[in-house]
Amino acid sequence: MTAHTPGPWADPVTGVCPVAETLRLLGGKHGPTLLHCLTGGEMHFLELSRALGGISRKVLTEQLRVFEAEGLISRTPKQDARRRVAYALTPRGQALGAIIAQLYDWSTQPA
Amino acid sequence: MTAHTPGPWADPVTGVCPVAETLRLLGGKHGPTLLHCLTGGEMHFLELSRALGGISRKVLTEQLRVFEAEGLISRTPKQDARRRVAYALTPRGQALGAIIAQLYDWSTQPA
DNA sequence: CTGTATCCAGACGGATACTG
DNA sequence: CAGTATCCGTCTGGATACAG
Repeated sequence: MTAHTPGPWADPVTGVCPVAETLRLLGGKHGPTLLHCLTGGEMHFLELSRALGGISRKVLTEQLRVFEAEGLISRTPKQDARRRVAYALTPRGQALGAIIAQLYDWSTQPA
Repeated sequence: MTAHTPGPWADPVTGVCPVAETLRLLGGKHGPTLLHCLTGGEMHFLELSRALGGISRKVLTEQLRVFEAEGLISRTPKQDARRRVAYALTPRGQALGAIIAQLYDWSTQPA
């Protein structure tokens, strides 16, 4: 065939590439790092804030809300004196995190 | 340990998360789709332009240049009458594309 | 066909101050 | 500790016209 056969990168209904959509789920500048952070286990708001370096609390909050709405993370307020809130990956979030982790290996391979 | 043990998401030297860096390599709005498109084989500029739907030639050109500089794709001008230019994934680009393809499977799994 | 050159609107994210 | 509310600069990407 002279004409190129397109791969499955466009949804027949929405016309949107699922891969691009998934990448969008990962969020903006800090989304991927945030998700990858939580791969190591649950973390509190301030821990995440510090781990992500120069992220503003506003953006962090927004991203957490989005991930929560997407079912990637869970939010559980601890009832201790410090009123901390723990964030952790859901099974679905972990599955995505596993794929993301492969990007780590890829990035360390020789060109 | 009460304190959370950070995962390998921050480079000890640059302080940058390699995963986030890799995700950045994928480019902006159309980068991932573009890469995924080329998974099916080499394509010409106009083919890509159409496959990506509403992408401007300016942005497409920019993204192609970036990918080329990153060693993810190759640019080979054909010397035919139509002066077309073929773009294809390099081995490194294909390796990345393989990982990206997993995102497709993930996105189709039940929540 | 394959770009390049401007211009511009909107999204994104940082800084800061304030609240429960 | 964990947010929320504003303000505002920057960066991205779209539209359009022009060029090799």
